[in-house]
Amino acid sequence: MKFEAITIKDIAKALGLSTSTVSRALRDSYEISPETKEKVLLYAKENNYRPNPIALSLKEKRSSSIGVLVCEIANSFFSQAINGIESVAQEKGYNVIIVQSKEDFEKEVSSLQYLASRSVDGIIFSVSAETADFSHVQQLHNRGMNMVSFDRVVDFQDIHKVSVDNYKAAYEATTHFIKNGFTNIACIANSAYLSITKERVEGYTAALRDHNIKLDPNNIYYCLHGGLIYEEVADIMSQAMKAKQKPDAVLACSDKITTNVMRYCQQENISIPKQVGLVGFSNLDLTDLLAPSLSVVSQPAYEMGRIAAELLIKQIESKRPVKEFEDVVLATELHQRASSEKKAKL
Amino acid sequence: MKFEAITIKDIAKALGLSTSTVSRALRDSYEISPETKEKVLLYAKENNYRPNPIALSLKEKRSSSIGVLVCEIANSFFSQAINGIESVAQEKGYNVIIVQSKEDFEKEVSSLQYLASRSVDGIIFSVSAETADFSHVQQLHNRGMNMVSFDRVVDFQDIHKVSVDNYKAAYEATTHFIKNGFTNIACIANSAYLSITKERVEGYTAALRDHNIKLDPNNIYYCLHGGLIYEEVADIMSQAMKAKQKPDAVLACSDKITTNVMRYCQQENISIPKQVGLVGFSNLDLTDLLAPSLSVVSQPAYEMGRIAAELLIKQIESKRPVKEFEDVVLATELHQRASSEKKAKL
DNA sequence: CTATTTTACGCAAACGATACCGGTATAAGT
DNA sequence: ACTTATACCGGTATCGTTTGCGTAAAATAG
Repeated sequence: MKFEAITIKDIAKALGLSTSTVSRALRDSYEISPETKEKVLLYAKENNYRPNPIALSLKEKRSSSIGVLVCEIANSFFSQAINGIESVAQEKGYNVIIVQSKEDFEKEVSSLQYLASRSVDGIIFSVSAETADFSHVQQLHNRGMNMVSFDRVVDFQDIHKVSVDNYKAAYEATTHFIKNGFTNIACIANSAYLSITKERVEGYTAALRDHNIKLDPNNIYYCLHGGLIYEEVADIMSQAMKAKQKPDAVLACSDKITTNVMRYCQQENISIPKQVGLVGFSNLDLTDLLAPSLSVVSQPAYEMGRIAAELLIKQIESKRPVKEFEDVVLATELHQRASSEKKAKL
Repeated sequence: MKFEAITIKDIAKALGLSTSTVSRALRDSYEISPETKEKVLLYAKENNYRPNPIALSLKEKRSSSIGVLVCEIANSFFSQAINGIESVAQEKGYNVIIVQSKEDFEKEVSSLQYLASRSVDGIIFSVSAETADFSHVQQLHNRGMNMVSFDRVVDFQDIHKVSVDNYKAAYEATTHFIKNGFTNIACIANSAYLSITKERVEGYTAALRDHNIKLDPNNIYYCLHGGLIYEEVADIMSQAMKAKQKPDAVLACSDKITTNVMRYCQQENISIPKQVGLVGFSNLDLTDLLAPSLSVVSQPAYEMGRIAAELLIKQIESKRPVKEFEDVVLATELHQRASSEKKAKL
């Protein structure tokens, strides 16, 4: 079954005019007499005429839609970011097509291909945890696709980027641990390929160094699948808790890792923060209601989405090729709660 | 800036063929010689040719895309449902355009208009909390748009519906309360307009009746905005807690209401389940980690999304108008946890 | 009253892909 | 030698909309 809408031809036929006259009347052209305009406008309104966006897209070579690639929609950070993107898109008359990579490189490549072949006018993307090589992105970008790299940014320069200060975020979280008496802090990071991972691990490392705590390389763990799978995190935790120098705190570097660490501790009866302190990156809005209430680093996801969408649309609507690329870096917020409370001094 | 893709004309020009020959070669028509085919296919591959879906859409009068209208993406139930929809859409070669109503009737109407004008082949929708009148949906449906009503279903018959057994869900949750010794159970429901609200309130009422507990109509509260705003829930809770017959339990009938009730209780130092027991509808995957661990009614959101998408695509691809409409009703799950634990017998 | 301008509209091409309707060339059959 | 078949390919309309160009009729100028 098909949904048949009224076209300009139908109006033309009904009123005994040509399609060009109708088109011009609808666009309020000066070459059309007021009476004709009125007739056309009335008929169009009565019959609920809407210009066919597909025909327009074909002609204008633009679709008024933007693609968004994220690893997963069902993730508080990304769903909030999408909210931000959507709000700007709506304002500017674009629609949003969302695709998910599920942290899978192959799916990311095909999803981007898909978006490009769907003639989106631009793409906002956050790469998957498996993505080590950005050539597929670079190629698309070189071929003229408008793109904004977002959250997990790419390593090349000539592209708009929107992210947070991950270094500082991890530095502050780690420092917070140290100030609260934790000394053997493990860092469970996302995939080692990701920009955010590198920056967060660097921030963590720097904080230890600046407080004269020797870094134990074995205390840094990576999740190739971004913690999407529970077992990935559980394995790391059980390995960590078996180590000679058991960590007394964990810095969890992604939403999923954070909740999976909590789940693991609950299942293994590991008390937070008594046995291990926990600070996690998370954008959930009920981390304060968890047991224990969770110390988190939260990101301005909605704002990031808005900025990314604004940059992209500006680029799309720019007359000449954009040569100056922005690298927007926003601040995170550290919420100190029970899960990282001060250790009793020994 | 525009992203210019290679077209069939470019190939034709480059190889000295006509567009029709190229088109047929690409579609592996028998009328084209193997050598020509090979030449065309090679050139197409080398130059990364993709058929322009917009041109195809214009010709075929279909866009291979489906629209999804939900009240909010950043909601565990809906994001899981979207996951389900997306997985089916991907399999069948459709893309998904998501729009949000934010529980606002006006935004719902304009969003549906928008989807229709974007020439989607079909729409899966869940109405907003403010929607009392379905005529906008009915109109679109009558005009031939393929539609599946989902979760919060409409009240007319000739349309596919996918929902859960809300009556039973509320009945079981209420019975669970009663068996655990709660006697004065408040029900904080979504907007009174919604199908899910009516069904859940009926289930709640029936459970009370069947256990010989007199229903106090003042114990039923409605959230016109679906609990999206914290104050809406907080006001209801403070009103309830001031009542002569303070409730000893709360059945929270939506994701947002549930978390907002918890937040209220935390802020007002109301102990759960000592002072009030709580069972909430929720699809969050960490309700077991909350303080206290939360008893929830969870819905098979992913499965609902898959079924809705399958029904819709089947309808889209059906040769003749569909006359038989399905009304799929799935079961919910009640997870009994600490927030509704047995009251000490008096 | 003729010449020129203005008004108000129609025609047709274009966007990319498809498919019907042809056409030509070679080969086979009578 | 003529028809017929077959293989292979091109021309063109079509989808809905916009837009440059052309032009009749009406209005204005001279």
